[in-house]
Amino acid sequence: MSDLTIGQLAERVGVSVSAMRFYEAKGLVHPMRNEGGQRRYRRSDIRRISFVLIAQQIGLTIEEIRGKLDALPEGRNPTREDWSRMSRGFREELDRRITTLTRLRDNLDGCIGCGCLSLKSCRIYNPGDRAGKAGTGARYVIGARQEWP
Amino acid sequence: MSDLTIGQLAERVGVSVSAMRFYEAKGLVHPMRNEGGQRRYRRSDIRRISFVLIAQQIGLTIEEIRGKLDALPEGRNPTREDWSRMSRGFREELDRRITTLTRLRDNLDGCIGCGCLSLKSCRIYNPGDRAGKAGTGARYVIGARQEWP
DNA sequence: ATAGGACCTCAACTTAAGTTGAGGTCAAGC
DNA sequence: GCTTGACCTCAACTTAAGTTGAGGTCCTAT
Repeated sequence: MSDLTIGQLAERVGVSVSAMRFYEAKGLVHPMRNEGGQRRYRRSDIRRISFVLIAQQIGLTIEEIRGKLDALPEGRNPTREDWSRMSRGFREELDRRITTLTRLRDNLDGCIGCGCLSLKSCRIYNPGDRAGKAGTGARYVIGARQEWP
Repeated sequence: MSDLTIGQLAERVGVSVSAMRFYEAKGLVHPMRNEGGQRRYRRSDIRRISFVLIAQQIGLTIEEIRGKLDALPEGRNPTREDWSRMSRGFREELDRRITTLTRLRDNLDGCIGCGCLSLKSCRIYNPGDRAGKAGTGARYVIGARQEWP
């Protein structure tokens, strides 16, 4: 009634067994081993993996998620408050992403009428993550001063 | 005043030259060649690449974008109406993605108070693309009937 | 005590969307 | 006419997030 095998945990959270091993290799979870060398997970790891999956949906990389999980207390099982604190950050991130998409949609809306994808009124500045990812200064999706062919 | 070199186009739309060659390899654009074998792009390709970049932000893969572009007329330059028709589909896709994220945020909101990430009130059914991607039946991020450790 | 399903490791493969580099050609200004 | 920067091809590399397979061990029900 206490520890879980890798198959039981995988089934429980809805991921593959190989993904569970992968998450361990990435430092997201640290199961014990039994005498035979097989992994044994605590029940609190269900919550831990759930956190990983939610964070992934929100768009965090595994590296970033590991960073957040590393802030959990070492000695004791994480408490309700520990998880709550970490989840709060998600709201902000989600809001950011929703805002970005909404802005993109509205900009696009203003453009659909003319079909130009390029007029002044359709310009989208530094949209989404593209400029950030590239890290090479401001980018723009749609050029200014562009005429029809 | 008519055709563009690869460098001019790349600069104009804000991507790298190597990305432009990559887009050609993927069938997203079909430049002519001059006598010396160098690529020469039409001005309408600025719009074409802009479309690609917007579609990418919305979350389409290059393969999907190629499918959309292949629906453009072969013989003539695409018209305002051609682009407009294709852009309209984006609105729907964006709405879908915004709705998904909003639902995720609201579900998470209901959960932050308790910090559980697992109670009945926090369950998120078949969230985002994960179940669809895996294609292995309904998935759930957070298990039901789960107690504190 | 044994069959077979669940588990183990480790290496290699996958996909998407490009980037990087080597080795060579083209074009434009002086 | 030469130099230099932009361009060419082709192959190999990159990163993220896993999956797949080979070859072997463990555990549990009969």
